[in-house]
Amino acid sequence: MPELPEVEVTRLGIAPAVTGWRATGAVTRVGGLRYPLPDDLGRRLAGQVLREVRRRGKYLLLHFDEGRLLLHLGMSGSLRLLPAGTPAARHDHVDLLFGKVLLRLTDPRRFGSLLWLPPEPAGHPLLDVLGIEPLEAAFTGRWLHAALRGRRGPVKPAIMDSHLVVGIGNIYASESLFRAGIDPRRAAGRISGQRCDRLADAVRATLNEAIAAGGSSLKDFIGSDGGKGWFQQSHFVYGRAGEPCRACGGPVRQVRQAGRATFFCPRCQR
DNA sequence: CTGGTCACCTGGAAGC
DNA sequence: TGCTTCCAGGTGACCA
Repeated sequence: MPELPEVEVTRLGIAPAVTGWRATGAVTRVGGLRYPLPDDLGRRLAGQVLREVRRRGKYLLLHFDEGRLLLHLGMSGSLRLLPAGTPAARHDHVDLLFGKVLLRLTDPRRFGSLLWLPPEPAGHPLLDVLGIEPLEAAFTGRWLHAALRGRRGPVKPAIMDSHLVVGIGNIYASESLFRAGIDPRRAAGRISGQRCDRLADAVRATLNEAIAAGGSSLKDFIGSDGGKGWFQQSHFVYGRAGEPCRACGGPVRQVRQAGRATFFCPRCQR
C-alpha cells in the first residue's frame, strides 16, 4: 500500500493512540520479513514507553526509551491498531502489545522490514543513504534542478530514486509528472530550472493531497480496515492506459521504465 | 557514478 | 472449472 502518503497517514493514525503508552510485549508469527526479525522482540520492548512515532521517507520510526523500531511496509504491508486479543489472520506477522491495544503488522508479500536500532543519534545504513524529504522546505525546484544535473536517464526513475528524494513511489511519480506537464521519458538532466520548479510543486501538491485524502479516513485505523479508502482514489494517469486523459481527452499511454509501469499523456506531457 | 535487471513473496486477474 | 501466466504500491544487490 505504501508510498509516502500512506506511510504518513499510518503514522498520523497510530501516533495519537499509542504515543506515551508502555509496551507490554510483542508476538511474532514469522521468522523474518525482508530481514530476520529482532531477537526476543517482546522481551526487549516490554516496559518501554513509546515516546514518538516519526517518519523518514517510507520508513516509520517508533522511538522507545532504549531504542527505535525501524519499520517499512514494503509493497503490501499495513499497520493497524486493534483491541488486545483480536485473533490473528494469515499474514498477520507481528503484534506490538500495549496492554489494551496492539499494533498489528500485516504483510502478505513480506517485502517489509522491522529492525531494532539504538537510540539517536546512532545512524543505520538503511537510513543514512536516504535523500531529501519532498515535503520539507529544502525540497525546491532549484534543489531538484541541481540534483538532476548530469543525469542522462529518464526523469521518472530519477525522481523515484530514494537516494535523491524519498517517498515518491510508482504511482505518484507518474501523477506528479502529469501535473507538471513533463514527459516521463525526458532525460532528467535536461529539464529546465523553471520546469523543475513546476515538478517540485507538483510532487508536493500530489503528496499533500494524497495525505489529506487518506487522512479523512483516519478513524479506520481503530477498527478492522486499515486505510481502505486510499487505493480507491482517482488518479490522473496511473492505471488508466487507453482511457481518456482528464485534461485533453486523448488516450493515456503506458510504457515500461526500469521495470515499472509508467503512465502519461503524450499530449499534455512534453 | 549511472542506470538497468533481478530477486524477494503472495495473491488476484486475465488468458486459454 | 482449472491451470498458466502476468502483474502489483519497494528496494537492495548485482552487473555493464
